[in-house]
Amino acid sequence: MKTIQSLRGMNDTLHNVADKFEYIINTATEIAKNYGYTQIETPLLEETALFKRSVGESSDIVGKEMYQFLDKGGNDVCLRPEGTAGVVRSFIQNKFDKRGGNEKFFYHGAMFRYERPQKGRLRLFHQFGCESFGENSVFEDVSVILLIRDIFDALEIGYKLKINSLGCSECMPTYRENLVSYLEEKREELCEDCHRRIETNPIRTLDCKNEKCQTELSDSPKIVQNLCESCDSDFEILKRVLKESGMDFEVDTNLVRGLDYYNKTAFEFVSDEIGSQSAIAGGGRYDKLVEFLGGKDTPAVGFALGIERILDLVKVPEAENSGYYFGTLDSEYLQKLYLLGTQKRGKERVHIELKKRSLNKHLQNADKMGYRFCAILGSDEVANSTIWIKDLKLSSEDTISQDAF
RNA sequence: GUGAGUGUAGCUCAGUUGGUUAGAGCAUCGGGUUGUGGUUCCGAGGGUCGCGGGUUCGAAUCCCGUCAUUCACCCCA
Repeated sequence: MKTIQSLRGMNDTLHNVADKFEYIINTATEIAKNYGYTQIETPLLEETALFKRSVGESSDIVGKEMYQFLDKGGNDVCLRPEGTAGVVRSFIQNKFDKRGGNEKFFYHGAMFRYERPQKGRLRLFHQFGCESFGENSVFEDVSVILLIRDIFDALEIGYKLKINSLGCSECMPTYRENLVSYLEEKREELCEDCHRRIETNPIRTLDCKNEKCQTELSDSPKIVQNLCESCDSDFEILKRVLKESGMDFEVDTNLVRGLDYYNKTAFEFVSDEIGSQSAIAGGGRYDKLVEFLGGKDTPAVGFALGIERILDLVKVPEAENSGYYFGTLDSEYLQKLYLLGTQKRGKERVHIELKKRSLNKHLQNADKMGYRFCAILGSDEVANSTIWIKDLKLSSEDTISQDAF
C-alpha cells in the first residue's frame, strides 16, 4: 500500500526540533511579557477580505500564495498568511480602538503560504510576533527593535539590523511618483522583473539582484532623502536612540516591507548563515491599518520573527539525565516493580521498562534514554523487600527498603 | 510559476566502461557463563536500488516519463 505523507512544504515537528520550538517560544514569550505585552490568539482561518484589504492586493501573498477556498456555507475564507491582520481585526472587533487604544499583544502560531519550498521557506511555518497599538512615538519603534534584540541575544543568535523609513501618506506618494517616472526613463535598460515591479512595487526595483539593474539605478532617488519634516525627524530620532541604546544598525534605503500596510519605520533583522532567505525578523510601523480596516484611527508598530528560520541558529542547552528508570531481571517481579514505579510518577520523570532484561542492558538502556537513576528489582531485592538504585551520574549505588522508597 | 541538482538499508553514503548473490559505517536487536552503563568483541535482522515504461542476452548503472525532495529565481518571516 502506498503510504500517505505530509503535504509539500508542511513538516512534522518532533524530538529535538520540538524542544527548540518550545525553547524559542518560551524565551520570546518571557521577554515580550517583560515589555508589557499580553498574549493574543486569533483564528487560523479568516475571511479572505481581511487579508486582501490589509496585506494588499498587489502583494504576491494575496495574489497567488493564499490557501483560499469557499467553506460549506459559501464563505470566502483563507488560512492566514501572516499574523498582523488577524490581530488588528480582533483589536477592532473588541473595540479596543474606542477604549483608549493602548494595547500590546504578542502571539505565535502557524502561518500558511502556497509557495515553492526552499531553505527557510515552507508552506506551513511559524511566527512569533508582537503588535503595539496606540503609541505614535518613534520611541516605541525603538522599543520593538530592542525587544527583538533581547530575544535574539537570549537565544544567542547573531544578526544584523537594517532600517529604513518608508515615509507616510504625505511624502510617500510623491516620492513614489518621482521614482516611477525615473524608472520609466530607464525602462529599456532594466530586466523583465523590474518592468513588472514598476507597476506593482517600484521600490523593489532598487534591490534587484540583476547587476545591470543595480548599476543603472545607482543614482535613483532615495526615500530617506525625500521624507517630509515629521518623518525625517522621526527617522533621525530613531537612529540616534538606537545608537545610544547600543544597537548597531545599517540604513538600507532599499529596504521595503512585503506588505502594503507599513509606513515610516521599517526594519529587518538578517542573518548571513541561513541561505538566501536571510530575514529572520521583520516589522515596522503601520499607522493607517486600523483605520483602513474600519476602526478608529490608531497608530501601531509591530514585528514578526520566523521560527523555522532561526531553528538552525539556536542551540538548546542540553538536558542532563534526570528521573528514574525502573527495570526488573525477572518478569515474575514485574508487578511489584510496576507498583513502585507508579508511586514515583507525578513526582519525577519515570520510565518503567516492562521487558525483563539483564542488569547490563538495563543500565545501558537507562543511560541511553536519559535517566539519572536506574532502579532494579532482582531476586535479592525481592527476597529482602529492597530496591537497588544506581545513580548513573555519580556512579554511586544504594540498596534501600521498598517501604522507605 | 521558472531553472538546476538529488532519489540505493532507520541515517550518511560506496557501487568500476551496463555483468551474475547490491555493500560499508553508524543506528537497532541478540550474545560475551541468572547482577554493574557510556568502551570493546562476536553475531543477527533490515533493500520493490522512488515509481512506470523503454534500450539490451543482461539495468542501481543508459534513455524517456512521472512523483518526491533540495537549492536558487520570483516573493517573503
